Amino acid sequence: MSVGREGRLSAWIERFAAHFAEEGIPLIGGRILGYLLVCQPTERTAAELSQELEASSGSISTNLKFLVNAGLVTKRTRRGRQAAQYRIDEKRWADLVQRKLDALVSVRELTESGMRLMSGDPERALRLRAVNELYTWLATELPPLWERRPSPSTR
Amino acid sequence: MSVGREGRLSAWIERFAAHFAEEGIPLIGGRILGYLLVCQPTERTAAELSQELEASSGSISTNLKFLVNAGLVTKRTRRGRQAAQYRIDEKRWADLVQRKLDALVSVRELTESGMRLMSGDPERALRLRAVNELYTWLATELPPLWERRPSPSTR
DNA sequence: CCTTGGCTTCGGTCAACACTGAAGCCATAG
DNA sequence: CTATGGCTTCAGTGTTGACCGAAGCCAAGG
Repeated sequence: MSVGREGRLSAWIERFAAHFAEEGIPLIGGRILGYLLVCQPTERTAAELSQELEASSGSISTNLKFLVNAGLVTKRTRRGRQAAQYRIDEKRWADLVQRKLDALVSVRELTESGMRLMSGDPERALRLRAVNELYTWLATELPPLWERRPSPSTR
Repeated sequence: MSVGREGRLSAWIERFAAHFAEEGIPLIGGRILGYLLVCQPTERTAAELSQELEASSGSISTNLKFLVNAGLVTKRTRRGRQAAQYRIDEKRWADLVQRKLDALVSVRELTESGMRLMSGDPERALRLRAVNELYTWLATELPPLWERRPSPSTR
């Protein structure tokens, strides 16, 4: 008994969501992201997501709000009391990655301020200095690298 | 009434711990790291940490075990039933950062396997493809950059 | 004005986890 | 062999946060 394409896709969505759950994105939020990346057609209403992902309407609503707010999902409203359509905004995925890199680099501010507190006692500052140098290197290398990132290929 | 150097340092330790708490390191674990980065002398026993950081012996024990296991802290035992000494191993800090970068890059495996599931339907794969390209770029750029990282300056 | 569909809000439940403090466990010294 | 100091383990507590589902709210249509 083999699992069909859709079955394999939902297993993939589950792995996808699991990964981001480890990074703090709620499981249902991750499922929405994974699903919206591969569904056909590309747009879904909240009710459809609720049914497809077997999640309560409340959870879908909360997580969609979060994802729309993060810019990863776009809400399209239509006239005539029709349900809003949600779709992924894959171009904004870079923002997500950038936030990760920023968080990493931002530790430097901590180590720098720590170094300032220790000025006048270089011996004692040795350990912090080693850590500070690592983050200083990251802070000088990562942002320029990120700027050189190629724009996504069209088609 | 000004706050002394030690007072400012413990405020710094608290900010330090708060940052890493957001990344999933327990608050007390973060305090231990911050404290061991700046304390003088550089080595402390579990009992001393417990007193300095006002944390229970159990919490200190659990977190030290975690940090030693992660390689960030080194345990030094001495003969004669003396308390073990703990000190930071600042050189291992790079491991921590590397794990972060690896986690980021590893998303590529997810997007790649998703792309494979969508082969034969390029139209439908468009959204995932854009995301995949981003992670592919990261996977080709970050590891080499990391290798070029300078070794910490000695003194 | 009332109904209807559809999202959002909110109280409640459940699980996970950090933290505590006391009990347990060793290895050495007496 | 017993006492002692010192870490580790463990059961219990409190908190946090995801999730559910029912109630609420809103806009358009009847």
